[in-house]
Amino acid sequence: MKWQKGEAIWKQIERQLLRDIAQGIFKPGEKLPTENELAKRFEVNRHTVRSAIAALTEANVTRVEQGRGTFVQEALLDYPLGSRTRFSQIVTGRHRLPDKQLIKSEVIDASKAIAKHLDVPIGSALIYLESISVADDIPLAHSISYLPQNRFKGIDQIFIETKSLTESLKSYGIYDYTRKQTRIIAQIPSAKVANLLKQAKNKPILQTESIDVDVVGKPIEFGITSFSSDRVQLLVQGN
Amino acid sequence: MKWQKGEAIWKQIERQLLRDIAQGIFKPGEKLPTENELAKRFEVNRHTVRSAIAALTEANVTRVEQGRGTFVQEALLDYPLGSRTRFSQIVTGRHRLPDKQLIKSEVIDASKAIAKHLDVPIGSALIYLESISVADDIPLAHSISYLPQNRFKGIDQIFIETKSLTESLKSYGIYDYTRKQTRIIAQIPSAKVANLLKQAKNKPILQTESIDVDVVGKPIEFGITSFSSDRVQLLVQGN
DNA sequence: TAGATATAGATGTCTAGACAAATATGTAAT
DNA sequence: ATTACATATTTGTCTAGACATCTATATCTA
Repeated sequence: MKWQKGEAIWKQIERQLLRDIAQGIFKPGEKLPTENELAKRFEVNRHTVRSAIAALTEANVTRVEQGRGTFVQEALLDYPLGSRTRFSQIVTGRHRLPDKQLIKSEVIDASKAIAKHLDVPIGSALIYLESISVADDIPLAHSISYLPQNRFKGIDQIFIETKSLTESLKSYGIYDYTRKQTRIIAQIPSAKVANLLKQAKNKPILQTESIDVDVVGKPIEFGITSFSSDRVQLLVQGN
Repeated sequence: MKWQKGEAIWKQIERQLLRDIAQGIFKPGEKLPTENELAKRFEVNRHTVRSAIAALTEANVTRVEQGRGTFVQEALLDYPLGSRTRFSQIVTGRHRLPDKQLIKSEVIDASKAIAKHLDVPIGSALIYLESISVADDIPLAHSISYLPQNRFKGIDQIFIETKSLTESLKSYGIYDYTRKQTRIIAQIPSAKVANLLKQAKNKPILQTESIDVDVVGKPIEFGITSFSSDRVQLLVQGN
């Protein structure tokens, strides 16, 4: 390798590695050569290679796991945020196998904030659903849903069977619903969520708060979903 | 400084600097001590300090300028993307002095794409307005607007006086208009735009394409706006 | 006074080496 | 076959030093 003057060597190495990845010499999910191997190959110090890899990792092209190696990052799943986005459709459309696993379900009392979102009295009974969305066995999102208990009693059992909120709601006569609003924030995940998403604890998650309403505009679900920022990016579809 | 075991020293330095910035010991825009000074103060190697600063810069807390020093990054201006966002209101609401400078205005023929956006015949006359939005003498955005010439003849002169598209449109009987849609992409700026925005050429800009419509839904403006990603972040206000 | 030039000061890059921490793997014991 | 342990591999952190590059400032020159 001959280095061009006027540009840092680590940048040239970064570009070379990027080329190799783009050309499929290193494929998504595959392991790159070790830092020492690359250093020897490029005839530079290991730290110089590390600079290049740090830049690629910053750009989400690669992913580094201590003790294991550096891997080519799989493409992010685009998650459009429309009024009718459905998890299973998005994932299936990308030719991945969707799955949704219920972690916990219980009945709780509505807090003030959630009661307001769902337009129900404070303290009224709510169904609490906690689940993990998975595509090809890779966890993509952690969701918490609140639904009014008086309207959707027993939905947790149906959810376990259908593994889909959209499907479950059909049992209650709701064949269509839309998303009223979505708030998006970036957060450091709790230890629990990081664990469930199998994501690094120091990397942020994308957290959305959403309210789904039925055809007459009555709220049916308040949801908090945490997306792995390693694997998902959100698309806003116009406003 | 006593270092905690189990956490990298550079991370502890990062947190300490962040605390200092949060407490106003280092204020936005101010220069931090030099790397060597910080290294001496924390009793570590200069490279260790650099790691901390790199992390802060990555998080947009600081900004490094070679040969000058490290500075506390000024807060980004939140730019909400709603159907009725108006530049001057946003900026004034943040207690900054807004200004809009017209760079160029001419009459051009509608290209196919723009004609479609504005719902006018291909080749019909359009007014082309190019301007820079400034707050407190800091350039925030570069805008190109296309308006149908038959409806808004001479708007460029009015724009120069009022320095506001919203105001200018009032002369044409348009007292209200809304944004129909916004597409957002991230791009590397052209040399010209980078220069106008006084932004680094290798840093991306946020580019929006928007269509404004009047109360009856007729398109009145197609606009392409490039925001400096150093100074602006876009907020999506729900969908 | 204006402009060119030298100098000092600041960050950027590269090398070299030593350990630490996490992971993977092979081996021995059960 | 499984577990436990030791060992090797791989990335992470820290130190040390040398230059390069860019910027600001002082100084000299016309």
